[in-house]
Amino acid sequence: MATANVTPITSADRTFIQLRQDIVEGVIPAGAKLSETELSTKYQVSRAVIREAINRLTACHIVERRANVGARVVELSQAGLQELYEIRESLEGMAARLAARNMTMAEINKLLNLLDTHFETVREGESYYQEAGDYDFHYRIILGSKNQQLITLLTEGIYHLVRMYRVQLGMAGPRVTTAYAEHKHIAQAILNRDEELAEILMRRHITYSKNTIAKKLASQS
Amino acid sequence: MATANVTPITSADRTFIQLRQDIVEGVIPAGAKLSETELSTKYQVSRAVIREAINRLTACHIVERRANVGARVVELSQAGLQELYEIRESLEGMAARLAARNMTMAEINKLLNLLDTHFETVREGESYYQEAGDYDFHYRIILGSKNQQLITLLTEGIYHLVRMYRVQLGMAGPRVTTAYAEHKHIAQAILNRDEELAEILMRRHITYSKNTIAKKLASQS
DNA sequence: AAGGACTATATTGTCGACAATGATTTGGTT
DNA sequence: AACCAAATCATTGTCGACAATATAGTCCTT
Repeated sequence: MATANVTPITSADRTFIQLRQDIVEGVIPAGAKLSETELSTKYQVSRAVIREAINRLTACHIVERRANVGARVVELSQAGLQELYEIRESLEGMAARLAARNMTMAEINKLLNLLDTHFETVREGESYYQEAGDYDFHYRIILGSKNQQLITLLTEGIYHLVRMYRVQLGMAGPRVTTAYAEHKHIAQAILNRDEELAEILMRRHITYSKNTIAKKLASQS
Repeated sequence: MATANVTPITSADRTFIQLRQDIVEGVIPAGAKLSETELSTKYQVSRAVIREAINRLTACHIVERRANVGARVVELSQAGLQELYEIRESLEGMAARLAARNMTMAEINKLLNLLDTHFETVREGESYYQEAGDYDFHYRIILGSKNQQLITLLTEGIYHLVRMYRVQLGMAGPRVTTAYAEHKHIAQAILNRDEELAEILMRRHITYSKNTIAKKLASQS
């Protein structure tokens, strides 16, 4: 059972992941046209593979396709950010509620440990917390919901778009310590199995976070 | 400008829609294997087109695919229904909130008219209300949210799965008049621009509706 | 007879070529 | 010179063939 459950990775899978990363990280800029032939030479795969990758990216709203015309990377806009975060607020709020119901004590303890680790990191002035740390926290709560559809929707769909906004707008700012406090409160609510409060706090937390990014975006445009 | 904005329909689009319908309506039963070659002869298109259609169905969780093995129609289960309705509660709750904020007075009036029409239909004992009427109401509120991403997520993704459960479990039951009353209250909250209440009422409404289907499913299995 | 390895078969994954559609450029007309 | 039409070009959509992988069936070994 050494090689158990290694889900096979097809060429289309790799290309999809690579292409998604290149878009999210801004290597391929927002609004750019995605030429199938061009990409097929660039990534050294056939057009069919590129097409499948593009179709998958279309499904999670990272690119937009028009029949017989082609696909473009989505533009980042104030309106788009607003829409995205309304959905995120809704779904992650529900995730927090379900996490308060379904997470095991072991999982909750690991979540609390994670926050302690982050706290140390924040004290030492590292910026680690910003990117990966925040993601870790939210990721665990999403998984803790135990709702497979919700998990897929968020981790495969929404989150890459969220990351695209954060990366390309160069997230930084004074929200580190306040965000930490919010995380702590949410974790506490989950520990208390208070579904109602967990959802409310998560929704607020995401709203605050949206406002920060929105300001950033406004100042740049 | 006679033929303005007629978005071209490709063969893949048609096949996708047809295949989705056949699955939702139960022509292709839940759990069935989707052989690409078989479907390509059945629908008279090439395998590439079938593949694209299947991939799109995978994106909205109507079929599940495993690399190098194939695609199957999802199974309908108590757990799956639970998960689906948790998401629906979350997203449609948000849709109702946004609808209370963003719907125009004209749209709200049309919504109220729709309910009156439905009321007449219900009084006359027709069962029209069950399927199409309920859909109409929810559909208008979703559109009223004015959140394009949310609209796509619900109308292209979630709703076909919801319909699949409803159709294949043969929805009927005594919920007609109570559902009508709930719809009326939601519409009233939207008219009052009461976002908070609109969301709460919509979430309750969907929870009730879930319980009805869950009972049905339990009694059949 | 049971278990495992190997082979055969069927299905999916990938590819290059052709067809159809949309964009561009060129030429003509007013 | 400006505008419209037709032909050219590039790009996407579709197809059939080939390669790679998983399944199932067979044969051999213990």
